Amino acid sequence: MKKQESPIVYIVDDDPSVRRSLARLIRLEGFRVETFAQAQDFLDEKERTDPSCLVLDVNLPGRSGLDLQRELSSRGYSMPIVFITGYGTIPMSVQAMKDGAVEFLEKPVNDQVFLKAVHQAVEKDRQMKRQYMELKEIQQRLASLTPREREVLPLVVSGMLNKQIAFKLGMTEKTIKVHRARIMEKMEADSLADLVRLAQKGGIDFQKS
Amino acid sequence: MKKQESPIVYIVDDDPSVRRSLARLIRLEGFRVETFAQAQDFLDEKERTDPSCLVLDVNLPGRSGLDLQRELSSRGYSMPIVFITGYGTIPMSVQAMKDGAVEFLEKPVNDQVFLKAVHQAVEKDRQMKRQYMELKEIQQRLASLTPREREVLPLVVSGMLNKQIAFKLGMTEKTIKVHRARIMEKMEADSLADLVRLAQKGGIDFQKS
DNA sequence: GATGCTATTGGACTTTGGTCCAATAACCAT
DNA sequence: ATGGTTATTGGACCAAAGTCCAATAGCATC
Repeated sequence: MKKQESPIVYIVDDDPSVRRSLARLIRLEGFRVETFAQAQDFLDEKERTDPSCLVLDVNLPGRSGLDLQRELSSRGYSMPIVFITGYGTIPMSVQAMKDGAVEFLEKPVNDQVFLKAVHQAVEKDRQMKRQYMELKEIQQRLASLTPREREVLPLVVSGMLNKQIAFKLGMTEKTIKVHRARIMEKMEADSLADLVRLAQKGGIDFQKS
Repeated sequence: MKKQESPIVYIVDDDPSVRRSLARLIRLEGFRVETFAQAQDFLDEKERTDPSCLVLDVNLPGRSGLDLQRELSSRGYSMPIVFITGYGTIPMSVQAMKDGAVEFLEKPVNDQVFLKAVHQAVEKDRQMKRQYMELKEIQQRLASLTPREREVLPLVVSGMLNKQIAFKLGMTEKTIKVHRARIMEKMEADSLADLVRLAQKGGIDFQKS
């Protein structure tokens, strides 16, 4: 395990004075800060494993804040966003919130309201990263299954008996037992109940015949 | 089963001409409509089992639209809401969206955009009602369990063996078997996998010792 | 006090699932 | 061709779970 670092807040705003004042405010909260003048600069960075969030100006030169939001989510790379804007409209704010923004604030922002939103966004990111890690772990285990095992798994978690599964697949009950044991081992499930939950989180279908 | 009726759209707006024109628009879409001049009138109605949604003016005399939204959700009675407003602000729209509004539109509303939002809201209500019905059904089954059975259930779905459960509760394995059989019967689960899913949907805890 | 529900346990027996050891065959890659 | 993975099956055996039938005891309600 990596040592627990303080969360990092990314600020994208074309106004240097805004960047400076927000950065100062955030640093006082004990967070790390990185600032960018344009959306593209932010996108060029890689590797963001620490808990983090994005403070984003809606009106940016070139790629707008809303564009960046969509770009990020289309990359399956969603980071909680706190929008700030000088000249926002209701449709803008509605669109931002629909796309999952944590908050949408008008300049000048109230410090307390802003910091509360940042804290909330960071917390949300923590949750999402935790979820994501768990999902990745489960999918990794699923990937270690052989084709046959992947075929048997959904039938097992659907509640079918070994005998029934064997019949459905035209095999012996004995064979199913072996597959089943391997599945339990590879998925690191220590009970059927466990396996059902793991399969569910991993997105395994299990409609009964 | 009740005959499938067309969805019903509730409109709350203090402007009679707005009520009339929106109502006409919605009726042409094949929905039923009920209009109200104030939030309180809407709240006084009961029994809303059909798929439905709420079209709500933010600026109402007396209880505002946002108040009504909060009031509804605090009653655990959430109906998808499409907000419309003549004099809205960004904070208003953000608050509404945070509280789960489907859409927040400024007057005069574009007919197509409005109708799309209404359709979406009705669809969301359908989903939620379906979910809710399923949950109610499961909770009803859970309610039919005796205290002992309710105690045994979480242990069963945690993956513990009858033997282990018996030891933990200071009973015989035999007794657990009986409870377990009754649980399966009352929950209408036809396999352990099924029971695990039912318990999960019903919100049963199952941390392992 | 009789009835009904809940909780508990026993015995006998069957079915199902899991374990250990072992074997065969197909296929792929070095 | 030899070794590794995958898929398949067998036998023996044990452990766990489910299924009958049956019994006792507490507790509340009528």
